[in-house]
Amino acid sequence: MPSGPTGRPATIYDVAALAQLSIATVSRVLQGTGPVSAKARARVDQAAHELNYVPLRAARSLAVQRHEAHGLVLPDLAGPFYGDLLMGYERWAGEHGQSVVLTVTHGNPDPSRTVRDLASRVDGVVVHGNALGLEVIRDLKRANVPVVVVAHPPVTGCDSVRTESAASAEELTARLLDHRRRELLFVGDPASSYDVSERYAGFAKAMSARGLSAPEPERVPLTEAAGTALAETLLKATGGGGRPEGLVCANDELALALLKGLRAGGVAVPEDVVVTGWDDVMAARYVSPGLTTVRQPMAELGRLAAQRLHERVTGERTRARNDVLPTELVLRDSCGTAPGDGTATAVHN
Amino acid sequence: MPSGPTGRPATIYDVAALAQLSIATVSRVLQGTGPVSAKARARVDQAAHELNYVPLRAARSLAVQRHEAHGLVLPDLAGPFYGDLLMGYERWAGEHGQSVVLTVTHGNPDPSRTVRDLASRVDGVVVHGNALGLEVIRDLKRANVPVVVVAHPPVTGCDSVRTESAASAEELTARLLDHRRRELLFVGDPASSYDVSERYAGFAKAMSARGLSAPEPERVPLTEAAGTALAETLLKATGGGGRPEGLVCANDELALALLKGLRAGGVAVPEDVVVTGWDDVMAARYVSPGLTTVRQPMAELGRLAAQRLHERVTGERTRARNDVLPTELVLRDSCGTAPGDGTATAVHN
DNA sequence: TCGAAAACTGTAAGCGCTTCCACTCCACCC
DNA sequence: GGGTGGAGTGGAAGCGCTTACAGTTTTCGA
Repeated sequence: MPSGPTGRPATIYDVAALAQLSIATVSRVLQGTGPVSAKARARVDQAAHELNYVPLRAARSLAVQRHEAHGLVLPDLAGPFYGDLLMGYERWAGEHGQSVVLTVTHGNPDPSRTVRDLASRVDGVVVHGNALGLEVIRDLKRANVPVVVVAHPPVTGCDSVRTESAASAEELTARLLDHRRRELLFVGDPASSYDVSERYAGFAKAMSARGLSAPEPERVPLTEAAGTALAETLLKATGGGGRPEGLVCANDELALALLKGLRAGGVAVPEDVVVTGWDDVMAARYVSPGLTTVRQPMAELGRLAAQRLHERVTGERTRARNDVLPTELVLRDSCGTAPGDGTATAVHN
Repeated sequence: MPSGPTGRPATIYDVAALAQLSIATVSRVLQGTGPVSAKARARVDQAAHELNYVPLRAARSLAVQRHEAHGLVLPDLAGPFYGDLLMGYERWAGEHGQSVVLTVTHGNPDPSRTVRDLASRVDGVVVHGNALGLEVIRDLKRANVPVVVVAHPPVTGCDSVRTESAASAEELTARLLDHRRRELLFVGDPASSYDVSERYAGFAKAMSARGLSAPEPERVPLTEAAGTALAETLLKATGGGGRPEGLVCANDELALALLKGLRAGGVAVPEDVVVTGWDDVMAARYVSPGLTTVRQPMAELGRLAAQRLHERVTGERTRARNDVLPTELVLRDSCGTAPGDGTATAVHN
């Protein structure tokens, strides 16, 4: 909302008056549409610059029936996770002239109002699976809002973008089993999100492929506090029978807290028990032993979501797409199977 | 942009037609302004619900000359730092009915176009000091856009919000000096941001308060890579003369990389050299020894910025305010001065 | 019972922009 | 020399909403 030095912002009428041309011509010059003489162009540019003029988006949006903006709905912003996603998203959007309007649900039980409001100021919405219930997403679709879901199982009529989970979890688990760890425990509640349920599925699959029955997961929230608490519990268990030989954690927060708690209690990692995480947060490479984990291409995920939404909005594609991005297994010492003493990685599609 | 099941979104005219009332009455009901009969209210609510109607923001913005949205300009989103800021911001904004439009500059050399565009769709802008040059900020002011700067020295006509830096840095440095560490090195380029320059200023002040001359800072970027490289260099220096006894780092990334690099090279921390960071990232409490650092209330910073901007936008305050939020010294073992073996903290205003 | 005030509702004028359409010039070609 | 067509321009109609203002009813006290 720029303006001359005094008072209210300059409008297209001010520019037209100063340039002694009609607003139609001013608009044509500024948008680069339609034929204009060089002289007119020069006069308009001069006047616009002089008045510090920038077209008001709301008026333009109203006229062209387009917002040139994307809505992004995230559950949270804690951890490097969502920040990277957002960054990749914003970057792509910015490069393609789309603004990004952000909404964080924070576990808000009824975000539908907020989301409706959001939808009325953007051309389409990207929703993270953990942010919104399916019914709200359906609501959006019903209202003809283009929707892309992230980290969520495919929804009819929506594009979806997510990272591979099950196969990486299976590979990771198989690796532990191959190194003679049998008693494995999956830590984290599969019901808490689609991603986690997939990770557990991969875990279970690896177990049953060995003829082992997959134990029930330890259904705890994906937080450091939960990890610390669980470490306490495990330490109290009698060393011989009760304690598992390996902990496959649903994220790094859990894994790190467990790692720390167990070691503080005199349990050796990876000798007595192996631990793995998910996400490859910064701390994973600073603890000792280094935490074996799975890296997800979050920025790329964001970038792709932005692109898919834009394709939808512009109508350049109508068939739904469901993309799955490869993850990368990051082997460090906490799993007791890292080759050599360095950090090794393996991409998994 | 909701709609009936078919075609384009419903407008206020559709609602009016269905409710058999004028659009004026519909507007009054939906905005809760002006007197309306209970019967009219019911009919409108019914019709609006039936048509899945939500007012188009662009049209409303145009009519009321207000966007009910804030612009937020950040330099980056890496690290927990900006994510927390954004989270605090979004939360406050959401609770007060303001949407948040985000722009990340990514070191873009000329973000002025993007920022002008942003300004034309919001009521005011919050700018992080590292994101934009002073001239762009002045441009915004000249265009009558309310501006709040974060982590930036006060600008005439703008509100500013930042965290205390100099005094905490001074206290931290003094603490090291009190524990007989004399040869201290400040790591990080004070020219890279206002915050860092303040931290160096505090460092230098503590030195000169002891009659010591403050050494030149080690002007490196605030990255892990720079920390790793510096560790190499320090390891090559002859143990006796060249190596400092303490490293006061401008952020945790630097400190962690140094800590790791030095220990890998056989230097004992904190015995041979003490190390401190800034930001209290998650990894700081997972390395051993734990990293002494300074915690900044990022979410609170965001919250306050949102509030200050809103006060400006609504005109409920016209005098500029410059807020400084207290930081918290987090003592862990890397500085060799932590009381006991736990983690201690001290708030600093 | 009448009149004035209060309660409600509708009409219409914008908000600032884009864009269709009509109109005026000219250059150009038969 | 009189069309013909394209380039350049302006008038004016919206886009969907809010809100003065005016009009219509209802309420209620005297």
